[in-house]
Amino acid sequence: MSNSNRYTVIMRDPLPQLPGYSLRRAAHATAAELGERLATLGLRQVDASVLILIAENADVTASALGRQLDIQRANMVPLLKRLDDEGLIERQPLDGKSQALLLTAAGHARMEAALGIIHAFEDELLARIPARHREHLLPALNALWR
Amino acid sequence: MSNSNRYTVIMRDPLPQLPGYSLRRAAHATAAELGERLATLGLRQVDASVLILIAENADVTASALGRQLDIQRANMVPLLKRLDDEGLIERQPLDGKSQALLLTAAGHARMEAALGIIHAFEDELLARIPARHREHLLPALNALWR
DNA sequence: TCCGGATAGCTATGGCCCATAACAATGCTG
DNA sequence: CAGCATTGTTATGGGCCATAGCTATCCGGA
Repeated sequence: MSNSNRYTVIMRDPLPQLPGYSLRRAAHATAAELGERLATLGLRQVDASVLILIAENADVTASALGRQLDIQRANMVPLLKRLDDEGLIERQPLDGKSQALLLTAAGHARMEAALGIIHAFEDELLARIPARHREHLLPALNALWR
Repeated sequence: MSNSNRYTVIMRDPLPQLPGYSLRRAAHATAAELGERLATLGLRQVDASVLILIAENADVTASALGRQLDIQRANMVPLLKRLDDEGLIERQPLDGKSQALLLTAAGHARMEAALGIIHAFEDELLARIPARHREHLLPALNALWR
């Protein structure tokens, strides 16, 4: 990345031997890449996640979405406001305090475009991994947080 | 986490099938855990990384450290200042513009304490992973960013 | 039926991590 | 020696997350 030739020094670095550290670095590197691509749609990664989940679960609540994605209710507010301002989602009152979320036509189109980018990206990620390790990544990762 | 019983609704969620998304979630979850433990030492994760690398490479430069850890020079400044203010590192001029970094005695002790926490944490992480997937995690992750 | 606890949506605020731009001073190389 | 690269630094902003607190509403049990 930010390496010149003259100043690249071999350094003793035990960090990449630590799964936790490699996890951090891998997540950061891949997030940056995917983020760039989604930015061409005017979306952040979390926006895409929300659009996908609304598409799969019409009329979900902001709170339910937050629970599923582990996003605090407080942080859902500006997120949904952004999607609303762009005309990607609509909110309809369910009762006096809850509101149902659903995609607009534009939101559905944007979601499908994001899904295309994401799936292509996931394929590239897997392609980077040596075949014998490839199928183990997802179950190993999911064991760490689900 | 933030789930009640009454309000936990089964939602269609294709996201955990995506390695990139699971990577993100796993990294965030584990980082939060490790962060809590390192906070008992008054350290952030990045602080621990820096201390470990200085210990392994006495007299490294701030710039070289930044290259190794993929941290911008600009962002090394407050980081090193914090470690310096706590008496964990020293800086000695190498020439008119570079400075050598090295651990103080307190820094070495703090680094070893951090290393203990980190290794224990890594062991716990691996223990969560089903045995048949375990050994594949590190090589798969490293293939994604190195 | 009514009341207290739980929930929904929201505002405000701060921390951490990262990125970019710019600058002066210094080192290195042709 | 002149020009380019590097170092350390300041300033600034964005993205993401956490917490605290508020009001209004819903719900379940006495």
